[in-house]
Formats: sequence, structure tokens, C-alpha cells
Amino acid sequence: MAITEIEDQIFKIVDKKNYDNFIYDFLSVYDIPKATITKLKKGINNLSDVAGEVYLKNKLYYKQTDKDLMQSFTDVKAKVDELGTKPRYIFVTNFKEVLAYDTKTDDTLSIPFERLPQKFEFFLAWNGIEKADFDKENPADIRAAERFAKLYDVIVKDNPHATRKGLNLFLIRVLFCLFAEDTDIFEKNLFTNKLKELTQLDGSDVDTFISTLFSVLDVKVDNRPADTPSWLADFPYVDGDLFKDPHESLKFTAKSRKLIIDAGEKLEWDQINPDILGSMLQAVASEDSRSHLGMHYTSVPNIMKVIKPLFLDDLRNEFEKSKGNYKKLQHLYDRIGKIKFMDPACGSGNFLIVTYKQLRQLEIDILKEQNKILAEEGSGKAMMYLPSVTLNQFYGIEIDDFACDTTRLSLWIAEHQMNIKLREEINNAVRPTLPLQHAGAIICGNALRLDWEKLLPHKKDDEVYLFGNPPYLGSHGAKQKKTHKEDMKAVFANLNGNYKGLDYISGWFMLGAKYINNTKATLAFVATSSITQGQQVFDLWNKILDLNIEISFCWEPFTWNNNAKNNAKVTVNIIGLTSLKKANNKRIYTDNSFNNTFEKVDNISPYLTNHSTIFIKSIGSSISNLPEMDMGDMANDGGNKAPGLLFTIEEYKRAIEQYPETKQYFKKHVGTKEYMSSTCRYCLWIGEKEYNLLKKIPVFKNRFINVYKHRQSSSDKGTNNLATTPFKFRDTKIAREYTIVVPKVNTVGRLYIPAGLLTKDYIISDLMFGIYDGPIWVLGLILSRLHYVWIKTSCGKEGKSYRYSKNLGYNTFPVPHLSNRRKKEIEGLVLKILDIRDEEKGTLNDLYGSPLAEKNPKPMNPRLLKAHQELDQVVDRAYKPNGFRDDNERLALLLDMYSKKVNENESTN
DNA sequence: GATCCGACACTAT
DNA sequence: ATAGTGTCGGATC
Repeated sequence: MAITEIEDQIFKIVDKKNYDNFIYDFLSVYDIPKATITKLKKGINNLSDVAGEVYLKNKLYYKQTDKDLMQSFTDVKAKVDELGTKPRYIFVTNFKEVLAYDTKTDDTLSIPFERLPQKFEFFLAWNGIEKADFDKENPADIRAAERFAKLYDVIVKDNPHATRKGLNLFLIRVLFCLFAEDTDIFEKNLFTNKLKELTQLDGSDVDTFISTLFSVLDVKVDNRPADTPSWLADFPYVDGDLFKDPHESLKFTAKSRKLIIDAGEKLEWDQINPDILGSMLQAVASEDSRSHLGMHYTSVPNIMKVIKPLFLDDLRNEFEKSKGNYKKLQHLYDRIGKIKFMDPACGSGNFLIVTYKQLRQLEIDILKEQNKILAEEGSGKAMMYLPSVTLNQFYGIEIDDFACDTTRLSLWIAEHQMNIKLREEINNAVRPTLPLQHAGAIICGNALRLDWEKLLPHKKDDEVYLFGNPPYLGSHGAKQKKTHKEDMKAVFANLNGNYKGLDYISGWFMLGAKYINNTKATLAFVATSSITQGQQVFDLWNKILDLNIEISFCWEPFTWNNNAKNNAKVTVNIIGLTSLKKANNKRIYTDNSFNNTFEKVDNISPYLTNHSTIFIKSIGSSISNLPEMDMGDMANDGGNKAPGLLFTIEEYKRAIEQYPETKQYFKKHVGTKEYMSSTCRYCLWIGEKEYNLLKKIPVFKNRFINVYKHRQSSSDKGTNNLATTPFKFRDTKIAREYTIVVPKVNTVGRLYIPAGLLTKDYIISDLMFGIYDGPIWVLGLILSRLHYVWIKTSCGKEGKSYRYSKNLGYNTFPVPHLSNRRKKEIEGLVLKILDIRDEEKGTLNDLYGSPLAEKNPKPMNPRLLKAHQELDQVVDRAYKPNGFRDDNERLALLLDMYSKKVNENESTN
């Protein structure tokens, strides 16, 4: 539910005058399940039996009363204090006053009953939003954006032929006027009042009003024509490019007029937070993200994760060091006025705005310190205020023109707010907001097609920072449109190596790296974690690190917290790059949500680990001459859409019951899921001859038809070609005796990869890898901790699981010379592990558990763990005679062995 | 509501 | 033509 809706709904409840069901109505506005409320009404889960009280476990202790409110509250509070698990809120009311208490934060709410709608955010913890976070992100923005969304919809509907540019410009300008009249840029309520007074109720002359007003705002007061209507004289000169272009004529109605006036009267524009206002407005303008208003709750903390390590910590340290030294302070003061900042994917400008405000705050802090020094000297010298940080230092590139406009607007708002702050905190320091300054260089264009050096020319020693959160569009062009692919080509085509498997964001890293190369400029972008995992690592980072570039800091992957449905499971990291400005303190930050700790390291590899820079390159056969591993057999039969070549156990039983003679055509079929839970499906495993027999039986015939249809209708040529053999899997590999199997999906919580053996009765799906009829000691290697550590680094990862890969993980795995005796020893221990699995019963899921999981870790079977540790001892010693201290040491040696092996192999070829 | 993993398109070879 | 990987979204708890 949108935020203004919560407000509106509570308003309705409060306005009802009949409060019999008050608390149930109230709860239903928040994210409390309907069923819970229904039960509560019936008294089923009401843990209090006192009349007028409702106690919902963990959520609420409510009391309505006609007695003394404070006394009732004290009574309830005493009861709650006795409880082991406390409800989040205490809520006491006599329908005239409300007393509420948040047991977690100790916040109290004491308001007249009818003010409840405006204070809806007090109870947002029920929706999983902490009030502190909510306050930080300022609800005024959300309400503003939602009111604006309504206005936008109406205007768009009334003006089907208006250009997008004209509409957007109108909106931005109205927004500016509303903000201006609430924040002393204009006289209080000047715009809204004039609109109300001077235009007709039906909206017919609003366009003339707007057009006249906007054109005047661009003209200096002295230059305005003598016949300028008197009501316009109160409006100051604004400039700043905002009112330069003429207003494009629009049709207004009674409704849109009312909505503008509402926006002016109902909203507190002085509380607008420009950090997120832009994102909100952008969401308004783009239909598909409308439902995601509020998705930017965490953007400011995340922006800080980028800008603090990139430059802000450094500036703040410098400030601390300069305290008490006027000259040093002055030096820093001058320095911050010269730094240039560019966000080459600035969206609605969040990064720029947050940075601008931080810099202006630093400017104020320096002035304070300088004033302190002057006061102590007692020389009576007053300081002349000279501005240091200006909007001219801020550059942005954004493809969406509305976003560009909102960026400029938000920068002005930020500037005005900081001007006010300056005036409040420093005597005699005044920066006028009007006329508006040129709001940085916000360029509307495609960042991957522009020459960044042209936008922001820089010399070797200039202090320049690039940052931002460029778009991710997945690798292999799954989400990339044709234009995106062409952009990528433009960036990468003249560089050696592949680029088609790279995520769209790689373009920004590449251009950014080129921009900072051999200069002191530095950069940091938020990125999808996939560019530092698996396949993409080599393709991207060998090109970047081939320049004079190194990774100066990074944030380990963390989940991007937003409510946007599409982005729900994005895992991101943050990567900082430097060139000449050598980072002598490289840092790896980890997201511990409370204290953001970091580790100082000597080098950050492109896998974002503390190791030397080595690329693990995909390769078709084992660098250590291990027997060939194959991907399991892919069905490509349409999956669950319609029955195809795969049969559940029930379907299989039914089929062979009806047609016993077909039993010989089935094999057991196992993917990761079946393997891990000790079950299987069945698949048809036949040739052309059997196909001709089976297609006479309707059950089978239908399945062949389904497979044919699926393959025929695929957008992939390869799949189309398979349509002629609808009885066959895409792949048809098979073991002669047995298969060493490795599941493709491996959750991070496990200590080992639960590889194993299957007999030749089993076909393994493409969710498994297999070494057909391979030697058992190889299974021993795969079961080792060493191998797991290698896979963790070399293979791709998705959310919380590693995806095993033969070319990236198995074939690259370095193996030292193993004597026959050692191999025998390993085989013995493997058999022991397999025996224990049999003896201990339970599925592999049960046996291996998830001891390393963050939530609900499940232990590994102790006997099995012991057997694995015995195996580790033997395998570890084969690599290093006295074993390893930890996994980090294991990985360091493996990487070392890997690079030596690759070099050897290259030199012998 | 988070996690797992089946499924397969797209790319490299 | 063949084969492998990352990603999406459905399934499942």
C-alpha cells in the first residue's frame, strides 16, 4: 500500500465516529494478515481477556477506556513489563487522546485522536519499516511524490498530444514554485495563492497563468516590461536555466487545478529531502516503477558506502588533522572548492546531491573551526565569507531527460537547504539562492557513447572522483536490448577478447578505467556481483587491469535492499579503482549492517579477495590432466510446461502398469534436487526404432508432440533443430559402469561439495556434472575442502549458492603429482565416506546440513564430518606436507599453483 | 519470504 | 554443429 493511502485510510477510520471496530480497522491498514485480524475479532488469538483490551502477540497491547488515559496506560505498561516477549506497541485511547509506546525504541506518541492519520509512521514497524529509517528518509518526499503522481496522471490524460519534454518541464517548474513558496525563496504561499485567486475554478485559464508566470521568472526584475501585471511583480528573478525555454501550452481542468493547489497546501515542501525526491519523481514519470515508490529507503546509506571510502573519509581525516591550524584549514577549504565529481549514470542525481550536501557541510565545519581560531586570537578580525563548494563542480550523465531535469532541481533544492544551514551556523555568511546557479553539468545522453573527457576534461594531477550506480542488465545479453549490445560493442569491440558475456555495467567500468588511467582521478561504482564471479572475471578485468589500474577498495557482495519487485534478489558489491594515486591502504569492506568493518590488504584480486591478481580462465580440459568431466544430459523438452520426456515416479508407475513392455525404455533421472534428497524421476531413453513403436501409444505420443512443439517454438535455432528428434534428450552421454557425479547447485552453508557415485541405471540431468567411469581418487579430490575452496573462488555464484562449473572450476583445479600409494589411500577414505553415508541413512541434504548458513545453520553429520576431515588430511598433505592453517592459505597455494601450471602449459605449447 | 533449483537461451569454439 | 554457463522464475518450504 502506498504511503498516502495509509494516511488516507486512517483518516477514514478516525472520521467514522463509530469506533466499535476501531482497533481491527486500524490494524488492517498495516501489514497484518487478514486472518490474524479475523481471529482477533473472534477473540481466538487475543491473549487478554479483559474487556476493551486486545493483546496480539509480538505486535500490540491495546486498551480502549473511558477512564483516565494516563492511568490506563501505566496499568497496561506494568502488565507488558511483566511479559517475557513484549508486544511491539502499547496503544491506549479514549478516542479523544492517544497514548502509544514503542517497546523497542522507547518512543512515545501522545496526540489528539484525530491526529492519528498524520502520525501513521509511528506504527510502521508492523510493515517491517523502522521509524528511525523512515524518519531518516523523510515521509514528506513520499507524500509529495504520490500527490505528484496523481497530478501527472491527470495532466497526461488531459494532454495526449503534449511532448514528454514539455510535460516534464512543466512538472519540474511547478515543483520548484511549490518548494520556493514554502522555503522563503518566494513569499509564503505566493504561487498557490495567486493560482487560487486569479484562475477560474474550471481550470480553463490556468495555462495562461502558468505561461505568463514562467516567462516572467526568467527575466530580471529591472528588465521586465513596464506593462507587466502587478501580481507578477512579487515574483523574483529565478534564472538558472530553469525558466529559459518557453512553456509548452497544456490543457488544464478543474481537477488538475485542484491537484496543484492541494499539493501546495497539503504538503510541507520545506521538509523535502532532495536526496531521494528525484528518485521518487522519476518513479512517477515511469509507469512500470509506479508501484515501487518507496524503493529508495536505503539509498543514502548505500551511497555513503561508495563516497566514504572514495573521498569523504579522506577529506574528513584531513579536516580532523587540520583543526587548530588556520592555514591548513584554509588549504582544505580551497581544495574542496576545486574537486570535480562526476556520476556517469546519475539517474535523478542521488549521488551528486548527497555528495554536494556533504561537501557543503564540510565547508561549514571548516568555517566554524576557523572562526574559533580567530575568536581565540581575539584580534577582532571578522572573516569575510567566500563560497568554496559550488554546483559547478558536479557533473552527471543520464539518458532519461526527465531524470536530468529532476537532478538539476534537486541540486537547487539541496543548495538552498545548505544555504539556510550556512546562515544558521555561521555569522555573516550568506549565499543567496536566487538567481539560481548553473546546476552543474548534467548531460542528457548515453554514457557509453559519450567522451567523458570532453564533458569533464582533467589533467594528470586534478582531483576528480567518478561514482555512481550504473545499470545492470545481466550477461549474455539476456536483458540487453539491441541498442545495449551495440553500446557494449562500441566500448569493447576494439579491445582484445570476448565481451558478449559481460554485463552492461562493464561498459562504465571500462570507460571509467580509461578515464582515470595514468591520472590521479579515482572512481567507485556499485556493481552487480556477477562481474567479479565466474565467467565475467577474466573477460572484464583482464582488460581493465591491463591498464595502469588497480582495485583500491571494495565492498564484499551484499543484498541490495529495496522493495522493487524486479530487483528483489540483486546482490551487489562496490568496487573502487585507482591509477596514479596508488592506494597504500587497500581495504575490503564487509557489510555487517551495524559496524561497517574493513580489512586492510596488500592486494585485491578481481574476485575481490585478498590475493594476487590471477585470472582463472575457462578451459575445455583439465590443466592437471584429470579425466574429462561432462555436463549431464540436457532434456530441453519443455520442462514443466507440459509432460515431456521426464516422468515423475507416479507417472512412471502408471505408464508401466498400463504398458509393462515399455519398462525397458526408461532410465532413472537425477538432477541436483533428486540427488540431494535421495530420490529420482524417470526418463524415456530410446532410439528411433523404439520411438516408432511408442508413438503409437497415446500417452507417449502426446509427450512427443509436446516436446516437438516446445522445440519448434523456441527462439533458439539449436533448439529448433532438435524438434525432429522429439524422443531424444538434447545430450545423450551415458556411463558404461558408473558415474562420479557432482551437483551443480551448492549452497554456501555447506562445508563440502557432496559429490558421489551413481550406477549406470541413472541418467544425470544438466543440473549435475559427471565423470563417466572415472577413477575413484578423483572423487576424493572433489570431496576435499581444497576443491570446495577452489570452486568458491573460480565459479559463478547466484544469491546463496555456487554453481559448479567444469570449465571454470574442475578443469582449472590444480593437482600436484599424486603417487599411486596416495591415490589408494584417498580411495580408501572415499569408500569410507560413501559407507558412512549409507550407514547413517538420511538424504545428502540431511547428512551435509548447512553448518555455515547465517540463518538456522544445521550441523553436518558428525561421523561423516570426521571422515571428511581424515580425507582432508591426506589430500592437504599431497599439496603441502604440513597441511594448512585455514582456507585462505589453501586458496593462496591453489592460486599460486594455478598460475605456475598455466604458465608451464603455455610455454610447452 | 526466502531459498532452492529446474530450465534453457545465448555464446564460444 | 556441439556443449556450458548464468539467469530467470516457478516450486517449495
